[in-house]
Amino acid sequence: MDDRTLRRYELRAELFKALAHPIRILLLEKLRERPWCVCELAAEVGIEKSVASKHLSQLKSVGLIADEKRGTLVEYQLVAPCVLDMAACAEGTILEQRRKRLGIAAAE
Amino acid sequence: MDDRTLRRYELRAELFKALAHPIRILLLEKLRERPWCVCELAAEVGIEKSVASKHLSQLKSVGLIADEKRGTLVEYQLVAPCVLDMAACAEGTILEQRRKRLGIAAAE
DNA sequence: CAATTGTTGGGAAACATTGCAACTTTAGGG
DNA sequence: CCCTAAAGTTGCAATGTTTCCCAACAATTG
Repeated sequence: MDDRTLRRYELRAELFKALAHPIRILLLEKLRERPWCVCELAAEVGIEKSVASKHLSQLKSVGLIADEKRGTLVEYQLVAPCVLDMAACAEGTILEQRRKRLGIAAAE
Repeated sequence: MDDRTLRRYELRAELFKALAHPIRILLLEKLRERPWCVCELAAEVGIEKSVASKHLSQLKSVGLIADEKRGTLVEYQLVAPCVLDMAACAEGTILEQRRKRLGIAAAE
């Protein structure tokens, strides 16, 4: 196993880690509609703004969203909408597998 | 936020969590080639077989792989190859964003 | 200056990862 | 049949990481 390959898998894992929390997926879905500032998102999702800020910072650190300061606000916007298709695909995959397993279990 | 939507996001997050470790991505890549048993994979990746077993169990629990007993061996096989395209897409996304940010940084 | 918006840090609780040891199951030799 | 070896899984303890809340801080507006 060469180091370059390992590094690539670490990179992929980092992005999946950023997506591995329901709140972060919800935040991304909101950002698909339009840009939002932190306090709007925190209120919408029902969490502390410090928590929202940290989740958004994680998403930003892997390059999925970008921020822009406007006075005292920080507006976040979606940069890589393709990941949301990935998220929908993830749901499809997991549901399909679940159905298959149930089907097999029923058939046995 | 209705509960059903939240549940869907939790489901997606679960699948991403299963993908959020470089060793698990590597295991999936190996399983794309052909079915492998646990001890082969452990040797190939260079980890304890108990660790390999646990990682594989996680991947199985979200329905990405399936197992089949053959004597004393347990052979794992890939069930949802589409997630590997997702993994490659993840890498593409993150690299593209990184390039963009570097480009902007250089231009400023 | 006061109010609003975000970010950052500490501490606690929950969760994830690893290595080791114990255990189960199967195959095969005597 | 009994014993041993090999393959996997599971439990435990140690360590590291995530997540949350709260409080403190920085920055901007009016």
